[in-house]
Amino acid sequence: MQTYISGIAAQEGKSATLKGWLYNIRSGGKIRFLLVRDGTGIIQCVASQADVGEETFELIDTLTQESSIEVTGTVRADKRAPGGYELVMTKLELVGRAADYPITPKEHGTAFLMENRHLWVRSRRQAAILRVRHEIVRAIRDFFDDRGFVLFDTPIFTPAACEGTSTLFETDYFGEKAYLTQSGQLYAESGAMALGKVYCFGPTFRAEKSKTRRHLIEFWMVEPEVAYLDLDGDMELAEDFVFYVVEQVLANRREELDIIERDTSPLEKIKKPFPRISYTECVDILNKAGHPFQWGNDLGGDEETIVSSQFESPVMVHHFPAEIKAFYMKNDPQDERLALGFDMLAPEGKGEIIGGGQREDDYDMLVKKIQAHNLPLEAFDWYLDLRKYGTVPHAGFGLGLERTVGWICGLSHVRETIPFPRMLHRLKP
RNA sequence: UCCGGAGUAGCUCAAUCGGCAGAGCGGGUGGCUGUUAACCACUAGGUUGGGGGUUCGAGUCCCUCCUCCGGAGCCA
Repeated sequence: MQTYISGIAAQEGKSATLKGWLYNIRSGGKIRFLLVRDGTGIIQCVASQADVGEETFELIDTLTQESSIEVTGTVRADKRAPGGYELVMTKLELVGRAADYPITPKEHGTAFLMENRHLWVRSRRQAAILRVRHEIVRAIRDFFDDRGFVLFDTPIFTPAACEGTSTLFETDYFGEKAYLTQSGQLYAESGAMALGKVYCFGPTFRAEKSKTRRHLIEFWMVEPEVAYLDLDGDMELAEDFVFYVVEQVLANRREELDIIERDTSPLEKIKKPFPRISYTECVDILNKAGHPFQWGNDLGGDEETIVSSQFESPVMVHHFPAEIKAFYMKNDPQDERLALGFDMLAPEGKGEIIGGGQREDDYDMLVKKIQAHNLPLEAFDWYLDLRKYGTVPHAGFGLGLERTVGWICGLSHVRETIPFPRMLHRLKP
């Protein structure tokens, strides 16, 4: 029977068999200390020649880093062991010998580690980050599922741009041009008209030659869309949602945050309601902070950092100038220059994690906007149908998973937040 | 695409003014019964990113190309 290291404390004083890999080894004259990992944790296994016999003892000395092994022994609490428990070995079985594992227990550069990403994920820190990612994904699903949202999967292959601005990956679809999706939102809107409250959660693709710590070519986005919801309701949903995700990670992944050495106090300070400031107020804040900024420009990375650093909770900036926002966003009936959209900026200068808002629900207005953005009307005939057959006010938003993981884990770069990041000039492994 | 930085042993990095290419880790061999990225001794390991040029002599200076890193724009 196999025991997992995560549950080793319950086996104290008893016999256990661990199946894993050799993380590191240290030796004394007739004693060996094997650090064994099994994916759930790391434990020190102690072998003395007297306990395991000469043959096994010699086998231990031939083991290389990351060789796969099965070890049997007695679990014992010992202060000298990292983690507080160790396995006093009686038996060892070599499953697969590893040859010259490239990632040594020493410092490496990120370029080298990215080349070896398929092996880097075995390291303690990377594994912890990926566990937090999983927790965030679970919290996202639970949040929407518990509130009666229906998962509405949207297509990866699309016939045209969702937003004219970004560059798309073009593929050959049996002789026809098709593009990899950059958002499931337009399709999710159709879902909201059918099922009321929906969300889509999948990969999206942006062929922009972005080369910063916040960008990936392929990233995951969750996009809820709700019928009969306005901008205020949308922001409330986003606030409840992000708060829940942070709460769940703090409740369930303390150990991993500890391994990553994340200072959790900024996360613990987050409370509802999140600050809401209009774009126009935002311009004032920037100018008062000594950062000249003109009304009408879009917020860049520096601006986001200045604004978000004024608050402990994520801040929602709303009512942007309509000109700098996408065609599908509804204009403010009080002031046509403004769009009923919002961005949520994460604290600690981590930038935009959510973009969303109320959608244009008037048929004629939408036609005008599509034309104004120089987009082909015929590609959006089905989207316009949603306004033709029982249109309603509706809203939604998109949350970038990797940026959220990066913020919650306190990472400076999104490349460590996904098992195999696709970046400019990196398609392998 | 633009701006800046970097390519030297498997990895992380040194190499003075242009003058014999080195260290730590990792590998190998040996030693040590409580190690904590263990330690000690010995040992193997190089087309200095590619190409061209200057020079008696180039890792070092010049030209060019390639790769990677950081940032900008764009965005979640």
